[in-house]
Amino acid sequence: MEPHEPDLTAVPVTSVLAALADDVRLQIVRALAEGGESPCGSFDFGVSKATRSHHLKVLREAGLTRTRAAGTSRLVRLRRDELDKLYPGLLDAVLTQRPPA
Amino acid sequence: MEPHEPDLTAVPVTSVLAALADDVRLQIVRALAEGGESPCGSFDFGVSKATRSHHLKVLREAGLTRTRAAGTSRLVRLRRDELDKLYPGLLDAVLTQRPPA
DNA sequence: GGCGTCGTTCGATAGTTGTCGAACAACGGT
DNA sequence: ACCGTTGTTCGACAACTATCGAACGACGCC
Repeated sequence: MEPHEPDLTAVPVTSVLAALADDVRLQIVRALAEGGESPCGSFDFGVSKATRSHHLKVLREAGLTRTRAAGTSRLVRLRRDELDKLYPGLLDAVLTQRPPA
Repeated sequence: MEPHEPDLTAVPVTSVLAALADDVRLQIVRALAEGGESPCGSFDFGVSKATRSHHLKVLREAGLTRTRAAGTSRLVRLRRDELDKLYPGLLDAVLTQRPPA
């Protein structure tokens, strides 16, 4: 099965933004930025595993993450270097948790 | 009628990102960044005026633009200062036109 | 006052997306 | 070989969104 991890330059900006424009996915990205490479199962944000898998797929296909198999789990990591290079400031602007109100 | 121009800090990041995650709206934002305050009618990107009005509303309600009446037209402008302050790097990262391929 | 321009709003529609449970697949341990 | 764990995939369904034409409203001008 192809991992579908596209070249970031081939992904339209709108797709990158759309991938980030979801609360669950943004939490995943934040967790990845803080905790580094993590297994899929570590992202427990109140959605079913089917939904979580869906969101991880969106992130992967938008070029935001890479996934590799590791035994029984799959490790996900942020493609931070590439993102910072192609869209300097994007992640920083989005990652900093805003005050709730 | 209230113009619905929210305080940027009250708009969830996901809404800001969602507003930018559309090709037509991104073109509008780019045009605004380049040309400054412009009338609605100047954004002719192959959609009907109804659709254009819809996109401008999305941008306005996401806190990205401000609109003011001026005679028979309405002038739209980017809230760049506020955006750059709250999300430094966001606009810059998104505004720079990528090479098509 | 009447007309044309500019823009918004309404209702409809087609497409996309987030969500779930259930079924399936892969792997490690016992 | 069997299980339990971990993820993915498959419908299905509800909610949202982009799009349009048509109707409407506001303004300036003749």
